[in-house]
This record gives sequence, C-alpha cells and structure tokens, in this order.
Amino acid sequence: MGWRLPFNGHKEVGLKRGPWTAEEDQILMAYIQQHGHGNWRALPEKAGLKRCGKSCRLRWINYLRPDIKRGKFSLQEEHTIIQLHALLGNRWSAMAAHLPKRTDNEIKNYWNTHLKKRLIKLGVDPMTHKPRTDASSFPSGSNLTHMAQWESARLEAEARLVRDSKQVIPNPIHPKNHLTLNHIQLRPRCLDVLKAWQGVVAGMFAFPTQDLGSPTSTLRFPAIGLNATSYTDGEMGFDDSLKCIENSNQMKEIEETITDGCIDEWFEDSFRVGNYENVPMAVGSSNCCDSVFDLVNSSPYGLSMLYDHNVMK
DNA sequence: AAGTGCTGCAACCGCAATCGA
DNA sequence: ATCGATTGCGGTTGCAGCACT
Repeated sequence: MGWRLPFNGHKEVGLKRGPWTAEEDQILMAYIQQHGHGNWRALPEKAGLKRCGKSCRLRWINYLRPDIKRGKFSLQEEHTIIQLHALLGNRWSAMAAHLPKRTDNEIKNYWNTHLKKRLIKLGVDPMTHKPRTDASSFPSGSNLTHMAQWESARLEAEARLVRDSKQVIPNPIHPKNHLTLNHIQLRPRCLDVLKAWQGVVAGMFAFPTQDLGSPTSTLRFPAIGLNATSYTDGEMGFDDSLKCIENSNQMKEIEETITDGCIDEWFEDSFRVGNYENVPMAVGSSNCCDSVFDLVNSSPYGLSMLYDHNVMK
C-alpha cells in the first residue's frame, strides 16, 4: 500500500531531490498547464523532469498551483486557524478547506512556527486549547472555569449537530421560512460550528455586551480612524463610517497598524482578562447550551450567521 | 569577519484511504 | 470481493538565511 519505492523514485534510480530550481518549476508548470497532471507517477518522465511523481505532485500542490496565496497570514486568517484548530485538531487539510488559497502544509507550518508558540507563551495548551496547569501565569480561577465551560459547550455543540441532523430550525429572520439542517449541510457542518465559535470569540475580544442584539458589530481602531465591522456571513471587514475601503494603500496601512503586539494583546484579552464574563453562561447548566444555535444566538452575529446567502438561495 | 545557534518553511517519508481493473 | 496502483494526509527532517556573539 501507499507510495511504494518505485514511486519514491529517487531512492532507487537516483532521481533528483531537495529544493526545486526555477527551471524545474517552469517545466512542471508548463507541462501541467498544457496537459494537466494526469497520472503523477508518469508525469516526470513525460515532462522531462528527473524527479519522482510524488515530488512533482507536492511541488505543484504546495507551491506552483496558480490559486495559491502566499505570504503573511492576515489577522483574520490567524483567528480562523486557531478556531479551526480548536474544533478540528491537527486536521490540516480540513482546515485548508476553510482558508481559501492556503495549503494544508502552509497552515501546518504557520501553526507550528507561530501560533503554537504564541499560545504557549500565553499559558494556553495549544493541543487542548485549555490553560496549561504548569504555566507560571495563566487565567484566574474564575476565567479558567469559564474557559472549561466553553470548551465543554463547544464539544457538546459539535456532538449535537451530528445527532440532530434532522432537526427543523426556526429562521429568526424569515420566521415562515423554516430550514432543516439539510439546507445548512450545503456546506461543511464544521464550518457552522466554526462560525458559532467565531461569534463567541468575537464577543470575547471586542464587542460590547450591550450590543449583543445587533446583527453586526464594530471594532474601533481610533489610531487610524477606522472601524472593523463584522458581517452576517461571519466575515469581518474594515469600514469608515460604514463606507467600505476601496483604497489598497489604506488597507495596507491598516494591516501595518495591526502589529504582532496588537495581536498578542488580543490573545491576552481573550484568554486572560475576563471578557468571558461578557458571554452568557447557559453553557454549564444541565441542558448544557441547548445546541450550537444557542451559542450562535448569544453571539454578536446572532443566528443570522447561519442563514448566509448560500443557504437562503 | 567568522563562528554558532535559531527559525521558518520547503520537501520528504510512510501510513491510511480510495480507486479501478 | 480482491488486490495492486494511486492519491491524500500528517508528522518529521534538512537546510538556507538570519540574528547574535
């Protein structure tokens, strides 16, 4: 089973390995663009490359594919990765499915080299996403309890979604238009849990409790005179008094303003400072947060996040 | 300037899952 | 239903480039 020695190639017949040259990239790219990759095993010989098929496949998937975004991860991508990791663990390919234009390898590397370290630094176990008991500084007892409750709610919600796949859900926006979860299954279920979780996290780090009923919420960046607005599809975007940014220089300026220090501050706020107080605590009760929809309902986004345009169509 | 240690990431390895004859 | 071939995936490694002494 698996990739047998002949396909590993270089071991047996002295094919090239190690970093790809620009010339090799060009040959591979030109061949695939013209013929498609077809059978990877046969590709190198056809294309005239002294590489094994497995190596060609990897190079194409992780580097040469035209639909790949390279470079620094945005703040939102970081948040998404952390949330997805909390939900999915080390299932990098599943995570990549929710991060357009990013590869599983890239996400894995970014997690291992940046995010994991940052969580450790803040006293959070990167595997369990819970406070580390051996850390010298971690959240107070009260916050720790809340975090455990949220973790419990998250797991419960995920399990509940699986159990209740036939449940009919009232649509708060269009009450007459009830939806079954089959509609929602138009997209991966875990994404809905993610969106719920995003709502919770968003509620923790920035959004005032009195605005919980609002369909969208705004995070202010006074230093640059701009706001970041959350939308009903769970995405976030920046605006200036509800006017969208169209100027790329302005966007660049914002990205530069959001420094690592700023991100660290957000992490600290989320995990330590006590914004957990801001989110409703039906979670630990006997019905343990009736479902993920309770979480969603209590989030700044409200239930509307479950009824995005994909579902409503 | 040279040596050393560290970091980030591309690439590799091997197992599991899936395909298809 | 079986089994070899192929693909997908996650863990790990190796090295280039950078920072520090």
